Amino acid sequence: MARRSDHSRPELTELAVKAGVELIEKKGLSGFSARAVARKIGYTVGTLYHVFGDMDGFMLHIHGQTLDDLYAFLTKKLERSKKPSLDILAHGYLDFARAHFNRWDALFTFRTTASNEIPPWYAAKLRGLFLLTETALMPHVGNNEQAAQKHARILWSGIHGICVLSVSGKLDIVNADKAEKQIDMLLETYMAGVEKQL
Amino acid sequence: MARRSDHSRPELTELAVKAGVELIEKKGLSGFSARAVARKIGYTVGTLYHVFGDMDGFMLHIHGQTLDDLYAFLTKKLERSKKPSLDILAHGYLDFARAHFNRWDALFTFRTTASNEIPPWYAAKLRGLFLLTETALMPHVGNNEQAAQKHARILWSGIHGICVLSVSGKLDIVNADKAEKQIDMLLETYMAGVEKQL
DNA sequence: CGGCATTATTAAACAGTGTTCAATAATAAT
DNA sequence: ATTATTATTGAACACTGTTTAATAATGCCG
Repeated sequence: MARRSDHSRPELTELAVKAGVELIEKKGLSGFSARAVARKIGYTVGTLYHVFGDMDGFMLHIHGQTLDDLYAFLTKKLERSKKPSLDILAHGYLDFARAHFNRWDALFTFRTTASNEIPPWYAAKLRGLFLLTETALMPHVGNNEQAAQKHARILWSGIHGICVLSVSGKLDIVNADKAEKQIDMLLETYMAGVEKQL
Repeated sequence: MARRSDHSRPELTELAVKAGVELIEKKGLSGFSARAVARKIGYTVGTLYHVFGDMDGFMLHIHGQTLDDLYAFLTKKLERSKKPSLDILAHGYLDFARAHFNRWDALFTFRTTASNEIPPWYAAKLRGLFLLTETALMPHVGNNEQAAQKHARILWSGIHGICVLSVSGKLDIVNADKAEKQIDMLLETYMAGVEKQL
């Protein structure tokens, strides 16, 4: 029996999340299971349930890690580039989706059950990501915060949609442009429309 | 034992697909399983495997039905309205996603395994749906077919993205506009950009 | 029509899943 | 040192997709 003082609860949480992330990253969602994680960290499923409640709660923590990684990935790109922020963000999102496809994909395959609401700490991570786009949009909408929010949401929806359809490769029926070009076109065209409406 | 002549193979296929659709529609993907369908139609799982190969093959047929229903839904709306086709299609897509959420959701939760490629009959259904948008776009791009294809794809990505984020309700963090308004804004802004670029 | 080959259907089994729970080991509190 | 609390376990439950040998039902052919 693992001595309970082998890992503090935060340590155990981190250990499990890390193991889960590795499993998903390497084998996709199908390679991820309570028992697989337990085996990997030398504990039993019961311990995971003790820490996370259920697998949905566990997943939420893994997704939290993914959101953190995405945020770090995007902000780093923003810092190191002189190009317009919107382009960086949009293409960065695509890059991340490609580089961590299984994990990114899991983010949207996941469904919160009615009983398991989204916790505030998770909502905050999402808000932070949205803020990046809103901030990048501000100069294009005369620093109108409300307008920035609206357009950020729509633009991100579009970028996300392009990524879904192209990265999954499943709906690539039409002989379509590469995702990069589609993103450029979306940004160009949409922002041209925004400018025109000012 | 069910007499093999109770249903011809096409009949059996239709029976199973119908049962599967009902299960997903009512209880979501979690209520859908080989055994649940088998029980519903009075056969055994073995028969389902005999007909569909595996559950992915089965799913594909269910999704085929969903695409057919979506197509019928959209074309009917197009016929009965005098409003611009793009608006009808975009809002129709949202309406369908809402009315058949579980089924629509399953469409994208589903992942084709590497071995199980998308069959031509399925690709054709997708192509048909895309064509609706392309046709609607034609008059806005000077009847340039290539341009219509590009913009159709991007626009549908955007519409789809908005539906995903709003219908699932999971990422509704920001106090956002209703999906309808977002769709209108996307269409207005993007098409304004298209016009400007002509 | 009878017998043979084919095909459809079944039941049972396998390995895996999420989840629960009593028992027990390890710690904290008194 | 004894008691109360908490962490961990292992076994169980009811599921899941999938495979397979046996069998029932049919089509074919002489």
